[in-house]
Amino acid sequence: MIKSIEKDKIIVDKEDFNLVQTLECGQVFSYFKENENYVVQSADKIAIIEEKEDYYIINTSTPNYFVNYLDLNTSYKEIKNKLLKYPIMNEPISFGSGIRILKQDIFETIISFIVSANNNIKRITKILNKIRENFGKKIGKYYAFPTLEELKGANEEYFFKLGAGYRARYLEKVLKELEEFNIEESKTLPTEELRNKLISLSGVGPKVADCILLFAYSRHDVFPVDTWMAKMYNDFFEKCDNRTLIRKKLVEYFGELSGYAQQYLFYYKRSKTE
DNA sequence: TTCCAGGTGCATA
DNA sequence: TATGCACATGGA
Repeated sequence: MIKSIEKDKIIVDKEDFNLVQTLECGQVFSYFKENENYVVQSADKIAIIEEKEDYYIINTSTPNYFVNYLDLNTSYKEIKNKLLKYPIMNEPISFGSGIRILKQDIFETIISFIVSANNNIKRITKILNKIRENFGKKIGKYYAFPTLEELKGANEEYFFKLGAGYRARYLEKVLKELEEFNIEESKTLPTEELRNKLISLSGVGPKVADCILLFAYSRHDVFPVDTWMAKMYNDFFEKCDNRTLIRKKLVEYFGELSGYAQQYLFYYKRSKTE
């Protein structure tokens, strides 16, 4: 997997890792293509990733951060092998065989997935980029995602003007709520308790909470059910329009592998219907 | 024009 | 507990 780590770059081969799949499987909005490279941002960290024939060069001043962010020390071969015991996973795993679940910044992920609710990925990215450009500190020619402290000056009117729509009200409220949240301490909570704590935040319901748990807290015993996954459940399992029930059944079915299963399925389902 | 997008919050029964 | 509806916006 990792071929070498230096102070300004990581070389990683393509075994069980495809950058485009990992970025475009819907778990993250903070990346863009620049010339032939991908610029990947997380909080105030930046990596510029070059693709070569058999490997990637991850250029960054914080290599350890991105080893963790890209989950490069986890064996996805093992995860995929376990998932292949489920008949439904066969095609999705071969289709998205290079997906890895990122370990994203918690604050950035909370804000991002509040914006994501009932929204499309293009517009979500646009809104988040404006937040970056207006409140994040400048790093070279790029912008960091603002911290809670830096974003505190933003109110409902500001979020509304940049196109967040009715989510503007949630965003203003959640910034205040997060002052009492204690992100560091939250990392130690068991999944169900943490999930309830997240759901208590403005603009965070069951689905957004599951996304935050999976993409920022690395909790894999959750299964975010959005419109796509609800469709999938109705196509492959049984007819059901109760998302709470769908989630419950899928978590029972996939157990500790739920989060991984969900991501392969989401990428497959969404790509196949485009 | 209508439908839909990685849904949530709130009122009502 | 569960059902139904309003909510901004832009692309198909």
